[in-house]
Amino acid sequence: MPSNASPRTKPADVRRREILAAAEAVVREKGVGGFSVSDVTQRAAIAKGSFYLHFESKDAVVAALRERFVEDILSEVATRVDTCAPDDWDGQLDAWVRHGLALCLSPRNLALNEILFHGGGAPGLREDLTSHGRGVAHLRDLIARGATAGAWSASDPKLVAVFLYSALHGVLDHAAVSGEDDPERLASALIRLCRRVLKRD
Amino acid sequence: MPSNASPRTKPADVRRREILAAAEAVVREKGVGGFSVSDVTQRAAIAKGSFYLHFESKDAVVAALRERFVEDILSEVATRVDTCAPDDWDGQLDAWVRHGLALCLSPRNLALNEILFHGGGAPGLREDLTSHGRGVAHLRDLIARGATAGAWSASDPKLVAVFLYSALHGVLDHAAVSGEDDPERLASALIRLCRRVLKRD
Amino acid sequence: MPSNASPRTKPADVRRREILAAAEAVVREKGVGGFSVSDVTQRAAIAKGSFYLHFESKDAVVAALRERFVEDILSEVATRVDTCAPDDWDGQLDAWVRHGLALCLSPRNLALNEILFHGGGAPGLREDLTSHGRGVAHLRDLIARGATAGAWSASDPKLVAVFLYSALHGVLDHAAVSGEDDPERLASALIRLCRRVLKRD
Amino acid sequence: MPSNASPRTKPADVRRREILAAAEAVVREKGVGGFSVSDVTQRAAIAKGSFYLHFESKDAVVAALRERFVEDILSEVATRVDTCAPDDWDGQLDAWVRHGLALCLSPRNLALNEILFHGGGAPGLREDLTSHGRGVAHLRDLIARGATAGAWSASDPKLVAVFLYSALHGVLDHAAVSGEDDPERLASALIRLCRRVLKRD
DNA sequence: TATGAATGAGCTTTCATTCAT
DNA sequence: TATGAATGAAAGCTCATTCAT
Repeated sequence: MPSNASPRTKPADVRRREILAAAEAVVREKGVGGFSVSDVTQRAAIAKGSFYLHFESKDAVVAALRERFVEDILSEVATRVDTCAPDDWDGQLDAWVRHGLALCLSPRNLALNEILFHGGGAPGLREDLTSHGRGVAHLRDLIARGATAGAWSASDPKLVAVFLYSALHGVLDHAAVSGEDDPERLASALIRLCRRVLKRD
Repeated sequence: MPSNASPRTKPADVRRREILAAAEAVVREKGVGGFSVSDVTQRAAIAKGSFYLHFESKDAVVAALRERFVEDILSEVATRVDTCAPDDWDGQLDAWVRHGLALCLSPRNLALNEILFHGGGAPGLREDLTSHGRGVAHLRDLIARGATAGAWSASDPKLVAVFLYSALHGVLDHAAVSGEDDPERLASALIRLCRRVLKRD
Repeated sequence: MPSNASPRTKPADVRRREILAAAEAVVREKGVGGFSVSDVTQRAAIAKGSFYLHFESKDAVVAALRERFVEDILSEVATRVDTCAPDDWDGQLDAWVRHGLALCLSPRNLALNEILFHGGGAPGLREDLTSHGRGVAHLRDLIARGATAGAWSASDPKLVAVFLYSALHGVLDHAAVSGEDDPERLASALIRLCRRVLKRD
Repeated sequence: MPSNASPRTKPADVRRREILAAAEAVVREKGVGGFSVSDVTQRAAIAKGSFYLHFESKDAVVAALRERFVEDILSEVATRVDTCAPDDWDGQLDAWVRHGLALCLSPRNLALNEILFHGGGAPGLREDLTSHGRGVAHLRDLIARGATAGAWSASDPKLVAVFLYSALHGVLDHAAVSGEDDPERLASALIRLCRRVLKRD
């Protein structure tokens, strides 16, 4: 008998991904602090207990969500940055900002910012920082290389990276809430501001 | 029986303030997401029901806390800024950053950053933005005036304000977590970065 | 308006007693290991949350039940024993056994033996022992006094007390299960056995 | 691919014994009320479903454990008793008590007493009694024979057996909890008490 | 203005059992 | 004989909110 209907049992990683997808959907609707495991299992069309076959706890699925979110965006950004010439520093910065912004403002990701920046969950601080940390570290490396190459002025690359990363995300949040209409214009303006911060004296 | 001790009934605004103080203490201990109305009423030495005489809900007291926090810091910052000469734009910016930073990093306020920046509470997003908004607006006005006076370059003062405000807070958060040891040095570095952003071309 | 219906709010100790009574009933039906807090609250006609206003946990109500059970029986037994002449040692032992047995075999208490002797709850061992301990200690004192007075032979009163107390309870359990028909006959037989154990050589 | 390692399928009785052994280990660690089927299957290195191929339910494996425990002890005790001369009644009683006690206090069995005497599991009462019953019956037979032979006084051998069996187990429990240091001394004292109960008038 | 007992929906998590393979 | 993903009822407990006094 060929598999009619959907098989009730699926490979672990498939189920895991489905749960993650369901969790993402639910978080988008109710926020990190406001969703329940029941919401997720209902959406994923599985039994409550099955959730715990794939995630250790409610917190664990949030952590996984965060990780995946950052990972996805960063790897895409990195790809874009790498298409620039290695010594085209402003081009790389431009790519970082423009594509990072575009990705975060995409319909799929827009609402998920809450996950990353408004942690909520009591014990989530460290992880939040970790996720943040990935993005900051990536930007810091770019800045440090550019500064070493003499293209930019940045006596403390880590500080500048935190500064810019936070600035970008703040603007992003603001744009998300106030319904930014022209991402292109916004990106250009931000790139200009970033360049100012890094401009050699 | 003569009424010994303090009278059980107090003016509404006194009680309100007491509850707010209790809430602040509790939030500092347990975080926005981790405190309960019971915690607050116990600390304020009132009955559970009395809480709802002064605040509509748990969320309402958090909102009030946020508002008061921003208000306190901003009014202090405004006072400091106003001691500068009206046309000493860099001095005013310097005062804004330096004293804002100092206030936020003070032992009393450090932990309360969580309230402002890690909303947690499910429906808190709007209020969070509102509180944010006050700080951003204040900074925006300063930038707009300086730009109009020709001291700074800022074609979109609102955007620049969001940008800088977010950057500062991001650095602040990072400093809070990583245990910044030298607030003075940090402030100086930040002021330098802010000036770069605003420097006339 | 005169209190029609029953007042929803009652003095704490009244409610506590009602919950205890409900718990007793439920335990009698389902056993210590098989009852749930929901069972109790349903029976007591209160909300689930109200239970936790009066007892810290499920275990706590079981402990209270145990304590009350032993207390009730022991105080009654002590009263009966005290009606004997202080030097009528066999009379006191007779009273201890006869009335203890009668009380435990009474319809009200019969099923509750399970609470005392088949602890079940994981962390209950110590408390179980404690409750046990009360009965054993009471018997031990009687034996020690009788031995000191030269009426009985008991070189290790504690050991003899544990021995007899366990024996009596074992017989009791057996009687409860096999549906003993003649408590009087049983008591007489047991008293004879106890006297043998204590008889001066 | 040649079948390396042990074959996955084993004779039913071998598997059953392995599961029983695993269950014993787990119960010793977590208690009757605190272990789960998962614990057992993990320990036995089988799948969860396989458990139900060999035991009807969780309760069934506990019952089997009880039965085996009593069986083991009793058969050992019976062996020891049978080494005495058939008319050496006090010797047989001595052997019964001494070896029963020694076996129960042995490191291997000490913790398993919980299974027999602190049922825990909701519907365990009947089975508990059954296991008890085996020991009591064994003792009853010995007593009845001794009484018939005129060596002891026991007008109701069943009652006396329950009495002594319970007494011994009560002392045993007490010893287990209070950390008895000298089993020999304890056994001697208990034998003395048992003899008193049975002594011809 | 103040009380605090009472509520009850809701939470996360566990686990004995089943069944398609 | 063996598997283990899936189930789903049920558990203990929390807590924002209400209301009769």
